[in-house]
Amino acid sequence: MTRIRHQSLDCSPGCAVEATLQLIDGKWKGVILYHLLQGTLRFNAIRKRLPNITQRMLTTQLRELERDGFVLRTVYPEVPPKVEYSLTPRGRTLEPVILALKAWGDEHTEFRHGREACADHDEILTSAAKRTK
Amino acid sequence: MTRIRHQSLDCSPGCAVEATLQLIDGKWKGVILYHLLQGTLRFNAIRKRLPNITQRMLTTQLRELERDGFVLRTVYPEVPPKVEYSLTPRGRTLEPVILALKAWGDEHTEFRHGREACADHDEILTSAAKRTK
DNA sequence: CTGTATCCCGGCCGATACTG
DNA sequence: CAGTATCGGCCGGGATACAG
Repeated sequence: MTRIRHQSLDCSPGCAVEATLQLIDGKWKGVILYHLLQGTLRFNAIRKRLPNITQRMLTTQLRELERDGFVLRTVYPEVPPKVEYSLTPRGRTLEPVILALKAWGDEHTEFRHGREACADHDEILTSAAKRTK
Repeated sequence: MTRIRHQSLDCSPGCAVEATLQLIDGKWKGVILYHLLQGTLRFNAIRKRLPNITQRMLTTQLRELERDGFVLRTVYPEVPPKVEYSLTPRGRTLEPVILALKAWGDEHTEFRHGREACADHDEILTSAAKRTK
């Protein structure tokens, strides 16, 4: 681990932009935050929404988000284990950023056919046996 | 080159977020776009504003931004060469996104001392001869 | 269910040198 | 001035297996 990488920011007025980007990089954080924006989710609930993420990656990203103070991790001491993830107040401050990203994506990306393909992604993935792709 | 990488998006409602992030990743694109928001800039002018970027990286990133239709590259056939970069109309549509990033960074990041250190970065860099750094 | 531990590959990205 | 070419390290992140 050690997660070093937030170093070497340039320092122009643009550094704020860069700094923000560093916090939501990692290929998955943005999407995770987006889903968390809509409410508390359990580990596997997030996985369902991120068909292509691996366990390892999800754990890693969530740990970083937690470390950065964006996400609250709540462990219920019971078996089977139950862990819930939710946004902290600080995490919620990212809402405008995430929504801006979402809005732009909705407006300007064209995977028209992807639309309906998305609909049943959880069914597809529920049984990972298929691997039709 | 070949710049493949925009594949394997997940496909949930969050895919729009992910798709957008893919376009401004690369560690530098966000900042480049930010500076370009403020007007047309020449190659070295951008470099001045990105103290830590290398020639190679700047070229690469600009090429990708151009390929994605965000940036217009104008070459003036004269010697010494002069190349200007500016945002396309499509590039300008990213303004809300970039500004959201900037706003959050200004609000929530703490490199207090960086403030004034940033102030005169252009003077420092104007004459690259100094190399005071 | 929710992780952690290993292995390891691909490619991002930096350093450096050369060109029109 | 504005690039291109080449080499290489490092680490992001995927696959897989194991654990509480």
